[in-house]
Amino acid sequence: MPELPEVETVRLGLAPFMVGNTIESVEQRRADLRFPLPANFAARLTGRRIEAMDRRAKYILARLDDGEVLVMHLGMTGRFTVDEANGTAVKPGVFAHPGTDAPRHEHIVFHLKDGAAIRYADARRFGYMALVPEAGMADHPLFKGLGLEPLGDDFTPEALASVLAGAKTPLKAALLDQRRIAGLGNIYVCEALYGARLSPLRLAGTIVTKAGKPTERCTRLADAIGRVLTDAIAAGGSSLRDYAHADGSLGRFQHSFKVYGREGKPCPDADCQGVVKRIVQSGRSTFYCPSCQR
DNA sequence: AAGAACTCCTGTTGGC
DNA sequence: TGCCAACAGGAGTTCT
Repeated sequence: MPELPEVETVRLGLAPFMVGNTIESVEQRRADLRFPLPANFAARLTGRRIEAMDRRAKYILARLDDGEVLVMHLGMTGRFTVDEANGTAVKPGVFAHPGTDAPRHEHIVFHLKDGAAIRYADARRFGYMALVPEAGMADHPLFKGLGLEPLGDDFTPEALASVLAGAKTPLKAALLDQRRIAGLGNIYVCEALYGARLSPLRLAGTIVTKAGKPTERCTRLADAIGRVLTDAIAAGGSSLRDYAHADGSLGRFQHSFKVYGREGKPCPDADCQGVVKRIVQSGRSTFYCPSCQR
């Protein structure tokens, strides 16, 4: 569900409530999400002050005062909501955890010292949380192989060229590969490729010179990636089915999609007579305009 | 060893 | 209306 712009929006929504606050207690309603939760999860968080909230790729990072980092990934359907009054914001009739009035898919609640509650719900449970020592975080398995941070200062056409050089996989698959560039997902890959007018089927290595330098296409792609992510964050991300901000409001960027979910619609480029097409690449839908994306 | 397929899980949607 | 297959903002694991 959430790609970089949605994760960043969630981070921005959570930070004012969490930074500087202390975790008073943790309700953990199951032992695992996608993976087992850390041993003694609740106990290790209790009493910890949150020093900062950061993001790396699609991970939200809560830096704790004991040198550990609470790492949170939303998977496809993970959702945080802030409950300022710490009441039970439960819709009637939707219960799951026996003996409680907790919503069916609400798995973890962080109760903060000032009375707010941070609630994590995740229907498909593809999300996960981990506790990682800040010192060795770069070498941790979750982060070691992560690729370029597309909004980082070091994300340049040259850097993009370096991670695409020699790749014989289609651009679509290469850009979804978090080991090359970390943070894009299905929507923003489609939108960035449209922005750069590059075909998702084009082999990734073909936009890099033999010397490993960026071609003009590669420069266009780097620009398009930065632009679409920045614009999407400014719009509060994209809300399709599950995603909402921490305060419950919705993103707006879905109204700006050029190709995603627009199969059969005319290409938005006034100079192009093409029609948006949907194909399947490595099991995922790809939307693009075959006439102007080459 | 790169690249594609399969897998986890639940909810929603669209076609017959 | 009802049933069921297809599909969904992800990504680790397993195959070829």
